[in-house]
Amino acid sequence: MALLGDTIDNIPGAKGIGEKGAAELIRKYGSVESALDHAAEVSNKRYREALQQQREQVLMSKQLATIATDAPIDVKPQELELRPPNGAALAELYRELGFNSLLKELGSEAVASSAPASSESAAKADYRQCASVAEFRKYVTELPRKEPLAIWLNLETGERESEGFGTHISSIEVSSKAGEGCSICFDEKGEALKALAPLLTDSKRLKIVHDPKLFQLLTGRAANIRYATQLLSYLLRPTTANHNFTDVVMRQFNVMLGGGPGERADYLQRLVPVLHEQVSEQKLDGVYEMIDLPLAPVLADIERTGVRVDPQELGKMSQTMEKEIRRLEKEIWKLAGLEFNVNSPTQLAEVLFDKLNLQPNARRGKAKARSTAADILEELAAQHPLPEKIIEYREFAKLKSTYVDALPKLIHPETGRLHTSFSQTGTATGRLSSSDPNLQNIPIRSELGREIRAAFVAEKGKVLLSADYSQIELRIMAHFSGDPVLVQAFRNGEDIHARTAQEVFGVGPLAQTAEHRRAAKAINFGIIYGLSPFGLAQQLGIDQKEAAKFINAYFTRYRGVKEYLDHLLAETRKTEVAKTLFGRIRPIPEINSPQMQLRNFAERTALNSPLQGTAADLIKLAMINIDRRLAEEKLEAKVILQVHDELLFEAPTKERGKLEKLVQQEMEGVHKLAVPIVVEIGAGPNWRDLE
DNA sequence: ACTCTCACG
DNA sequence: ACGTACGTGAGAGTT
Repeated sequence: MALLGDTIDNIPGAKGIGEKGAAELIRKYGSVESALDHAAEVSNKRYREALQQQREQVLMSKQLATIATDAPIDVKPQELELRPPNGAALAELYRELGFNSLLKELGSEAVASSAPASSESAAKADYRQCASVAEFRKYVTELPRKEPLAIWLNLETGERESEGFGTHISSIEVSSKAGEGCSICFDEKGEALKALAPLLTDSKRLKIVHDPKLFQLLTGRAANIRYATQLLSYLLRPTTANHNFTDVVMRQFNVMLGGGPGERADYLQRLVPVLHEQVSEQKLDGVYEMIDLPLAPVLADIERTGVRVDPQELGKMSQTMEKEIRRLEKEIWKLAGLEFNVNSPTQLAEVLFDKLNLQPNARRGKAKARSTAADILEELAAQHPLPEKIIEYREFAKLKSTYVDALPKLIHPETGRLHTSFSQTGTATGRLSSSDPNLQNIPIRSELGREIRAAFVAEKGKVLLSADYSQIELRIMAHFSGDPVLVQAFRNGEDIHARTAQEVFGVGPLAQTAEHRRAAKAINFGIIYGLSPFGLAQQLGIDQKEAAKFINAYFTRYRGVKEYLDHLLAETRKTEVAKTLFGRIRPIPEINSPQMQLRNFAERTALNSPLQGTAADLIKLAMINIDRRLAEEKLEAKVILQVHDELLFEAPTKERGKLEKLVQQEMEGVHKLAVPIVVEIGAGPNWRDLE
């Protein structure tokens, strides 16, 4: 509720009433708890909100009371001496609490000595180490054909920090039955992998792996990988950061893997029924089978292909930027009256706030009192010429260090191209992420930044083609809410921000100013992010009260959206889970937290996740379909990047027309919504000059 | 290892 | 009175 613009603070004159009213109710019902029980019957939202706040305060004061009590202490100082921990007991506690990282830190000795079921089941396991490739080949060919085959690839532990493209296999483990496992050390010629090859390409034999994308990168396209424990784990717990095999095993079985021959392959077998059961229970089968699993080999191909960047172009930029940075640095030193490290926020804060005594406008929280972030510097710019120079310096410094200088170093020596790594299990919403290097945050918003895009080029005889979804998240909002105004606007192909301006400010397209449209655009962004008066006010540089008025006006015109959001919040409070159109979930237990801050955060998350997550599902589906179509039509064109709502292709110039049609068809037709899905396409020699 | 800042959708 | 727009990854400085 607080999100929708009717918090106590934003209702004129309600602030005092709310608190008093709450106190009154508490007196009437005897305690905060019972007053809250009756709160459901209280029609006035202000009272409900105020009661909730009272409850938080009571909880807090209870905690404080415990700390501040002048209680007798019945321990002797000697007992408080630091002693080495009881490893086994600690391991048990960590396990119980799910502190997996701490458990690992503890080391395997203590863990093993306390291991409950694990020692038992480990004793049952039948592991063997093959001494020769011949023995391995024999073992593998004698495995039962009908059983899914679990395969684990151990990697060479080289200096390369990222696995994937260009890494090598050191040993292979296989298992066709839980409790069994066989391992073979990899020879340099790759004989062991060759022994496995017939099974890999045999589509009748199901495979179990942990990381399917990595598996494809290392082995080529294996057929019929049916179970990928990493993906199953992610679908169940997308908010967990780690889906390493060891961590997944630990979470499921409370077992710390020792790494015996064949143990990992064995545990792949053990994990599958357990994880799959949970996935079915949560109705995640569809997303798994239709989206995440088939996407993995597509991503492997994209990573393997890579993208061409022109290192000489970047080299030239680096030189000119270096000069510019030195020039700005001198200028900054002169304005400051001393030489200091402009990159250091600490030193910069001293210069701005102590030496020059500049005053930020608004009062901010204590933690950020001395922030030197760009929006603060913009405020300070009215008082002194220095802040503006800092902003300029920062832009050059950022672009140079993060892109211009960093990217050429990551060009692969053999392919001459840049190979990013996509994480399919890294985000809470279902989006992908990109790293080493991150190619999903290549600059575009500033003129200088766009120059960097010009260095992303097509090979000779080829073009780059970019296709991006237009307003995809707002369209999904229109679909979910069915709001007649929003739906109609999209069906008519209107300028959506202009339409919002018309609805909220009552000004027709002709009477609109740039300011109207800008504000309307910010409101639409806010809708996607989980609207709050604070956020909108901050974005537009206006009063919170003013922002609250805009929000009220928006919800008056877009009743359907308001009703949908209210309904969604109520539903999420019950289930504590956010869901996408295709059933991907994100647990949000904090939505029922007694802490307002956590709760508000959770509410915004609950509103945003279905939109962001559904958009992610849609583009993933489109990628899978496009990959298939490109193969079917025997086109040479390849996907080389995904940037959340954009796909970048590289294709022979003569394929351009065909590709454009194919891509538009697949992306727009990926799934039928209540409103049209629109894709905008451009092509050209580099990533900057398209269309 | 953490914080701050800033690049993207 | 407080502190927040949603989701990411990386470089530089600080601890």
